[in-house]
Amino acid sequence: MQNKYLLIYREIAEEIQAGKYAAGEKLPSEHELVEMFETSRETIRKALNQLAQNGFIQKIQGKGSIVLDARKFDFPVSGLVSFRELAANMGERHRTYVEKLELKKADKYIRKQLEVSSASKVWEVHRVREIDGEKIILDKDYFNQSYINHLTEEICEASIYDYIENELGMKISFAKKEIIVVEPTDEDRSYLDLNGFQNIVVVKNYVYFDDAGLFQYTESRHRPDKFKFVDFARRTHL
Amino acid sequence: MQNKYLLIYREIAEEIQAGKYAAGEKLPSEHELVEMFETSRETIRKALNQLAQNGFIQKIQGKGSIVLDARKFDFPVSGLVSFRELAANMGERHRTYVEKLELKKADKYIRKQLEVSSASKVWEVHRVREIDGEKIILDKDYFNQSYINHLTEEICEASIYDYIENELGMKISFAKKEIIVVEPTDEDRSYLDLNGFQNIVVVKNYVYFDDAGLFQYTESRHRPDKFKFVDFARRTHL
DNA sequence: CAGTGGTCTAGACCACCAT
DNA sequence: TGGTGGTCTAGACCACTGA
Repeated sequence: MQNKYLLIYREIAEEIQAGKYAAGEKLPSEHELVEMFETSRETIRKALNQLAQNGFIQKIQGKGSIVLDARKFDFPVSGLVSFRELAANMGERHRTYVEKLELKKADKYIRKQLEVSSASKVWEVHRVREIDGEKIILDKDYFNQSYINHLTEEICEASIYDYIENELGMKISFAKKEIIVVEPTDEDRSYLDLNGFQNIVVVKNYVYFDDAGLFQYTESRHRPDKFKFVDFARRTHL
Repeated sequence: MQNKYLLIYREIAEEIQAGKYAAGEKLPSEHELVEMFETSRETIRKALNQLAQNGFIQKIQGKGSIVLDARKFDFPVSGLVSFRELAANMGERHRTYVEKLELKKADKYIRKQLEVSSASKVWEVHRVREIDGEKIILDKDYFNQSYINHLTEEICEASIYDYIENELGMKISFAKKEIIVVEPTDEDRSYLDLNGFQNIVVVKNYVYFDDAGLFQYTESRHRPDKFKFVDFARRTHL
């Protein structure tokens, strides 16, 4: 019903999270896992590499696979999940206000960001995120219409990513992120409860599909005191 | 002299950067590459997966491997490279001042960050980074002495990472990064040219070795107008 | 349909670590 | 030295794409 190596990955990942292996302990050797799962060694290695990639274990040649402290790295895998989804996980004290939802011709700046011609249309969505009664994030999303044909206020209030991946069945492949700090614009001041803060943290996000097409450009504008970005990077020795 | 798949990776990566394959074009198929490099398909696939991981190509089942626009992603691979090294690449207009270099017992906060006992000693290094005549970054590094025994002002002025990886021969394996925005401390004000800025961007960095040991904790404190963070994340569909 | 990439196998040899 | 993970091979079958 599924890929064997992903099943093995998930099984071991769950066991680690359930505490079956303590941090610092070693997993069974690859040879032992081959026998336990009745599969080939390359398949076991694929599963273990995924576990290492996602911070569950550290493989050391000649020693074994050491289990890491998963709690230390308990954040969305790979840093690709947006702050919108992070905020949504902060309990029930959050709300989303859709301030704008238009299908229109893109201006020059957005055309450049999305790499589209002046003839094509884009969806422009502005959403304000409120947490604990304070409006602290302004999300400005721009979607290439050739990918997203239909969009409603209901979809925007929930998760647009859910809609794209589950309803439309398209897979997000990779994203480029850029974080800078700027002075608030009049737009920021009017939408957000800035409480006198002099700076805004801007997260620019370029999201690509599996077919290598750029379909979304997002600017997430955060009040600085509520901003936090966490990243977990594995070094590949080339 | 080296791993075959890394040699193939480097060769293709160089060809892409040299413009032999234009963005949007397809690489030769895996079968063709097997013949070109006289190797097995799994080895070719390892090389191609590295290329995809680092943003050079996008593999699409049934179609082929599409070459991406490398210029769009021309930043340090994996986001693990520190801002110190970034600054060092910004031309010749930068200087580093070592303001502090001590081997001492860690205080409570640092003991917690580095996960060391109260008996062990840590290196504390403060460095101010000047670019275009302005002091804009304060780097506070803490090294676990059990990993780094010796440290001099000369090493700190150059790159500590170079020293660790090339002189000591230890390999950095993975890092956890955290970015937040805070108000400047008196220390920030005294070291940096803040020009009235009300906020400081703090990048906390936890760096681990191949043996899964945490050896360094760093706080990089940036003046907000000169701060920029770029990240490239690939989604793994699990 | 032929061609592409994705998964899986069984086995080999090597590099590294502990004893 | 025996056990570990790292690389490499040759071949098989599957899933997806496009003509």
